[in-house]
Amino acid sequence: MLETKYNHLEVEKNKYEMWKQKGYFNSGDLSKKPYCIVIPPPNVTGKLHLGHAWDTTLQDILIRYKRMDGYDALWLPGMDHAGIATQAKVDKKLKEQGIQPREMEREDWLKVAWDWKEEYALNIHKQWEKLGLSLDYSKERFTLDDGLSKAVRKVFVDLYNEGLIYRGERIINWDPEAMTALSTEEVIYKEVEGAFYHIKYFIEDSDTYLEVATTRPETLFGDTAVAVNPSDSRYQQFIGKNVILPIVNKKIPVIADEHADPEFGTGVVKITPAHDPNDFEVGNRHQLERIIVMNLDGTMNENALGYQGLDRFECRKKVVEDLEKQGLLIQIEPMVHSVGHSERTDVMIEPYLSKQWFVKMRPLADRVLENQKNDTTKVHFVPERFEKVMNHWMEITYDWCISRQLWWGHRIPAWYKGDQVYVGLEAPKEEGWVQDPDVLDTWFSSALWPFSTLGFPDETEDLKRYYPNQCLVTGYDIIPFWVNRMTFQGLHFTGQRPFKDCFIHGLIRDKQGRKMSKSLGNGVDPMDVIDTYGCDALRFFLATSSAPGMDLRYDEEKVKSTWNFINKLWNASRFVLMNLEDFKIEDATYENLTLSEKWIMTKKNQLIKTVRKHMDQYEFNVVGTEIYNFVWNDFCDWYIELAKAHMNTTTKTVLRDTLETILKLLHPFMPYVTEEIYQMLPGHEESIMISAYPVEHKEEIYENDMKTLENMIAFVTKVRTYKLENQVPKDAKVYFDGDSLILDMLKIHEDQLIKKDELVNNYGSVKNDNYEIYFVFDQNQNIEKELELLQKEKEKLEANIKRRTSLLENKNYVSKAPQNLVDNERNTLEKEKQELEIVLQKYNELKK
RNA sequence: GGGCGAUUAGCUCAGUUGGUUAGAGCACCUGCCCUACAAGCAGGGGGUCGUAGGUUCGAGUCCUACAUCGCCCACCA
Repeated sequence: MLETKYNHLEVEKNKYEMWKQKGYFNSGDLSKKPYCIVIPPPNVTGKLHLGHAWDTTLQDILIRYKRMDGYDALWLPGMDHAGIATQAKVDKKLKEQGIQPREMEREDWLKVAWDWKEEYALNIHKQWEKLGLSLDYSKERFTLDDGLSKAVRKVFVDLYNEGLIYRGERIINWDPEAMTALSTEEVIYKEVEGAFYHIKYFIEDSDTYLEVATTRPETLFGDTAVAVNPSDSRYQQFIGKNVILPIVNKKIPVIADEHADPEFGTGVVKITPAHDPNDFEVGNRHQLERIIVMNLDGTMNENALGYQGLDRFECRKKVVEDLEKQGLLIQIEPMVHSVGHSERTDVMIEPYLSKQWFVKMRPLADRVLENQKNDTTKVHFVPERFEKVMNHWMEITYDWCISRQLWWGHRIPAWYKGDQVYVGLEAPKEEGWVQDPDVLDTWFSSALWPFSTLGFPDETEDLKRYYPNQCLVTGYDIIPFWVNRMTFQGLHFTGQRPFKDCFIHGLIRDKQGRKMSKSLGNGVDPMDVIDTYGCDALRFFLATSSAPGMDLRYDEEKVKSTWNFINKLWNASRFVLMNLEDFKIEDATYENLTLSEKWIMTKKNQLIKTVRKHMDQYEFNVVGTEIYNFVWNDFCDWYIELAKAHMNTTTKTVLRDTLETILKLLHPFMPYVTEEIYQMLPGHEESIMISAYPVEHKEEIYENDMKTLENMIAFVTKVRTYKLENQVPKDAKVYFDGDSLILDMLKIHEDQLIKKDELVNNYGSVKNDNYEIYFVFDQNQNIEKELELLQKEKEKLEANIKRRTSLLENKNYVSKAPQNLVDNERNTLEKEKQELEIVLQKYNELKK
C-alpha cells in the first residue's frame, strides 16, 4: 500500500542504479531505427548549474520518449576539457599552494590538470545520476581522449592541406591575464567610462600642431603615423609633413587615409599598427612599421622608454600626467565607449600583433549558407528564428584564431625547424623539429563533437548509424561558439549537417529576472532543489514552464506546485491500486462500458494524440499542461469520483489502463515516480523505461457519449453553484428523473429522493436544455439574492443573444465564415434563447 | 547602426495555421476534514491582450508606425 503522501526521497532511491545495471541506458539494438543525441559536453571545471539541469532534462525527455517509442536511442555523454577555464582553475589552485604554475615542467603541470579532471568528472557523473539522465555511459567520451585527439589532428591537417588553415601575423585579441590569444567570440564588449585625451602632435619645425584625440594614450609609443582623411580640407596642407611624437620625440609622417573619419573626434587619428586592427590595415596600406609596446602580461616593454615595466593602465595615467606637464595635453573629454573584455577572465582585451593559426572561414561558411537553402540538408532550428542567428554569423564571420598559448588542450600538430613548417598527424621522423607549444581553441574540438564521438575519422558502424544526429539541444547563447562551428565542420568533413534538428532553449533567470551568476550570488544549486522537492518535480518544472526558445525564471513556488501535482498523481494511484488489490490482469474486461468509462477512454486517446504531436514539436510546455489537466481535472475530479459509485471489473480495467497511460506519458518528464507506481500496477512489464509509449486507439473514441457526459458535467457544475449560492442544505429532498449518474456526481443519496407529486411549495430548481432538478428547502430568506442572481444571468444571456443575433444577421459573416462555425453559432443562439426562457420563467415565479 | 525577443489577470507565464464568451499555476473570496489526496475538495471574482492606425465578415494572433524593457551582432581612433 502506498503512503498517503508522496515521498520523493524514498521514491527516487536506488532506481537509477537498477536501470543502469539492467542496461536500459545502452543503445545498439540494430533491429530498431536509430535516434541519437550527443550531450553538450559540460566543462570539467566545476559543477552543473540549473542551466545544465534544464538542458539535460530536455534531452532526457526526448531520449526516453524515443526509446519507449521503439527507437534505438543513443544519448552519448561526455565532457569538455575547457582549455582556458580549466587551466585558470588549476593554476589558481597551484598558486594557493605557493607553486608558480608557469615555472613547472609542462608534463608535471599536465599531471595535476588530469587529476583535477578526474575529480571533477566524478562530480559531474554524480550529478547526472541525481538528475536521472539515461545516458549511454558505454559510449562516453572526453574531448582530450585518444580518439577525439586523433579526430582533431586529422581535421587540422586536412584543413591545412586544403589551404583552409594558415599561420599568420595579425592583430588578435590578447588576454593579458590568461596570457593567450582569443577568438572574436570570446570577447565581450562592455560600456566603459573612459576619456578622449586630446594631445598636441607638433608639426616638425613649426609651432602649429595637430590635435589628436585618443582613448589609449599609452599606446603612443607604437605610433608610426598620424592619419587624416584625404578629403578633409582642414588638414590638406599637413599631408606628407612630419609631426613630432610626444614624449618619444621622434618624427612620424602625416598620412592621408580613408580610415580617418572627419566627423569623429578631431578628424586626426594616431596610427598604432601593432595595437589596433584598423591601424594595422592602415599600416599595411602605407608600409608603416609595427611597434609592439607591451609585454604579454600587459606591462609596458622597452619601447615604452622610461615607462617600461609599468602596467598598461598605470602607464596611461603617467603618460597623461607627463603630457600635461609638458603642455601637450589639450583636454580630457569624458566618454563612454565599449571595450572588449575577456569572456573568461573579464580583463580588458589588448589588441595585439601576434603570429597565430587561423581557420579561413569564408569558404566554410559559404557552404553552410548554401546548405541551409535546402530543406533536406539543412539544420532545422526550433524555434525557427534562430536559423537567422546562425546564417547572419555565417555571412559576416571572419577568420577564426584557433591557437591558444595554453598547456591544457590539443597540441597543434605543427613542427618547426628554422624557417620550415611541417604539419602532420605525427611528428616528423628527422631530428631537430620542434612542435608548436600552443594548443587549439577548445571549441575547435567541440566543433567535431557530433561525429568525433562516434569514431570519426574512422568509418565506424556507430558513425554510419548515428550520424547525422537527430537533434541537438542547447541554449541560444552557445549558437556562435558551438552550433555554428559544428555545422560548418560537420558539413566540410562528413558532407552532411551534424544534426537534423537543433532545439534551442533560453537562459535560466532568478525570480527577479536577472541572469544567475556567481557574482550576484543568486545561483540555485539544482542538487539542493532535488533534495527538497525531488528530481521529478524539478524536471517537470524545468521542461514545462516556458515556451521553446524563451528564458525561464526559476520560481521555487512553481517547483512546489509541481510537487503538489506529483502528490496528486500519487494519491490517485493510491486510490487505483487500493481498488485493484483483488484484480489480476487476466480479469481485464471492457464489457458493459459505462458512459463515464467511454468518456475517460475517449479523453485518454485524445490526450495521447495531442501529447505525441507536441512531443514531436518539442512543445513540452503544452504537453505538460495537457497531461496536468487530464490527470487533475478529468481523471481525478470526475472519473475517479464516478468510479467510486460504480466499481466493477470493467471499471477496474479502465482505471488501470488510464493510470498506465498517464504514467507512460509522464515517464519522460518524471522518471522516478512513474517507475515506482508502474511497478505496482497489475500487468506491468519489466520497467516503464522500456515499455511501449502509448498509441492512440481510434476504436476507443466515443464522440457522442463523450458529449453526453460533458453535458452532464456542465449541468452538475451549474447545480453545485446554485446549491452554494442559495445555501441549499446538503440533505434537502430532491426530485429528479434524469440519469442517475448525475445523482452520483452530485452525491445525492437515494433516501433524499422524492416523487414529483411530493413537491409542494418552497422548492427551487436548476434547469438546462436537457435536465431539471428540484430541491425542497426553505428559500424565503434567499429570494432577494436569487432574484439578483437571476437578473444577472438574464442580462448576460440577453447581451449574448443580441451579439450573436447581429452576427448571424451579417450576410458577410454567414457567407464567408466556415459553415460549421456558423452552424455552431446558430445552435448556441438557440440554446441561449431557451436558457433565457427558463430564467425568465423562474424570475417571474419568484417575483410572485 | 543592423537584427531578434518581450509587453496578456495582483505575480509568473501559455495562447500552434486569424474563428464561439482569451487560459493555467500561485495569490484572493465563499463553503467543506466526503474512507486517494486539507500540499485537498466544491464553487467564485479578476484581463478594453503596451499605444495608434490598417487589412478582414472576424485580430491577442496578420501589416505599418511608435513606446518601454531585454538580448544578439557590428562600430566606436
